[in-house]
Amino acid sequence: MVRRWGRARAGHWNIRLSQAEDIGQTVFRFFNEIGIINQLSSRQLESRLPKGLLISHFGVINHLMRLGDGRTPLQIATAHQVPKTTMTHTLAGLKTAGLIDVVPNPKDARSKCVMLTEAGRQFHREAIAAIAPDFMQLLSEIPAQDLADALPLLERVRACMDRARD
Amino acid sequence: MVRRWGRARAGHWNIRLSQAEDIGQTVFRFFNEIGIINQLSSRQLESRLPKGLLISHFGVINHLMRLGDGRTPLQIATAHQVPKTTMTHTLAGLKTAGLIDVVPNPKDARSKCVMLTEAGRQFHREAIAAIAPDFMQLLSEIPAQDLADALPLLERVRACMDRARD
DNA sequence: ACTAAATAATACGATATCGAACCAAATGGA
DNA sequence: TCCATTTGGTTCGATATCGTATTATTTAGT
Repeated sequence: MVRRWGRARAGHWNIRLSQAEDIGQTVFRFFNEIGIINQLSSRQLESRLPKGLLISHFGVINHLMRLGDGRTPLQIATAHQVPKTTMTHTLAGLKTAGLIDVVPNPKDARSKCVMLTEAGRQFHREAIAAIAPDFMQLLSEIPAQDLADALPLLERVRACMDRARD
Repeated sequence: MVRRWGRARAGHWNIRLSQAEDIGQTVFRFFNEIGIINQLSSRQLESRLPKGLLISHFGVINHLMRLGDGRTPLQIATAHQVPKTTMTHTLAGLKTAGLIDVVPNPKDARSKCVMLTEAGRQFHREAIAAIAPDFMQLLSEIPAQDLADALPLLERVRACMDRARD
């Protein structure tokens, strides 16, 4: 597909250009794989959730469980890189499902604090348990160490893009 | 958060349990990073596309450019891991945008073939050019080799989940 | 203190995504 | 051949996501 080292009129420019093409291919494939893995894992996880609850809902609950509740809607939206209007909608769904409570923010009357209910924590425990077999299946083919080895790079990429977000 | 090597009544079970917790954390963080990177890159790319065109549209055009056009809607939907109804909708958008033609499949009267128009190829070239600066920005902080090194693992994970999709 | 700009959240309308039901063509036994 | 099943695609209704505009509160400049 990409002619790597063009021989006719081969000069240093040919070499540089084909290297650039290779590099472009690499970056492209990297994000392509990321996208497909994300799609696959999202659908897989979603299939384990109770009817009516989506990845977006699980993502918020998981966020609050990991980092502690009491966060504001905007903080959660920023962490998930979604518009705040989307988060308003997602939180409304979680509220009617009884998984969170939304209370006034004592520090700022414009703002809110999102609190987990006991049902929310229960939901998280059950969701984790529901996907554990899938994790085990994956780990039986790919050692956890390999995933752990990849984490630093992923975090670097994430941090870099986060910074570039202006 | 996770007490790693509990000292009171520390036996092999303590060790095994905490290892299991660590492993769970690792898998979890892995997919979490994947999700966030995907979200960031999707939004970044989308912001470079002409108004009205989304990642889903670019994904289809890119797929046809990379693997050749003439694919059926179902093939494309499967490759992208989206329901076929979603693909019907996406293709309709691309058709009204003039980026593809959808013609009858000579091999199967139920099916269609999706063909790129010249405008579609043009769109792809321009989109690639539009995101190139972002790639360069990333590469200035993270060497392409590091991304290339991560690709084999990502492909293994993808292949593994693809297989588990039943 | 007063006003302008910035910020947190929501309302609203447009579009995307998805699952269920549907139709038409192909397949594969009897 | 005939009919049940499977398969490719669309239609339709429900919900998710997103951008724009709006309201309420805070912050900053004077």
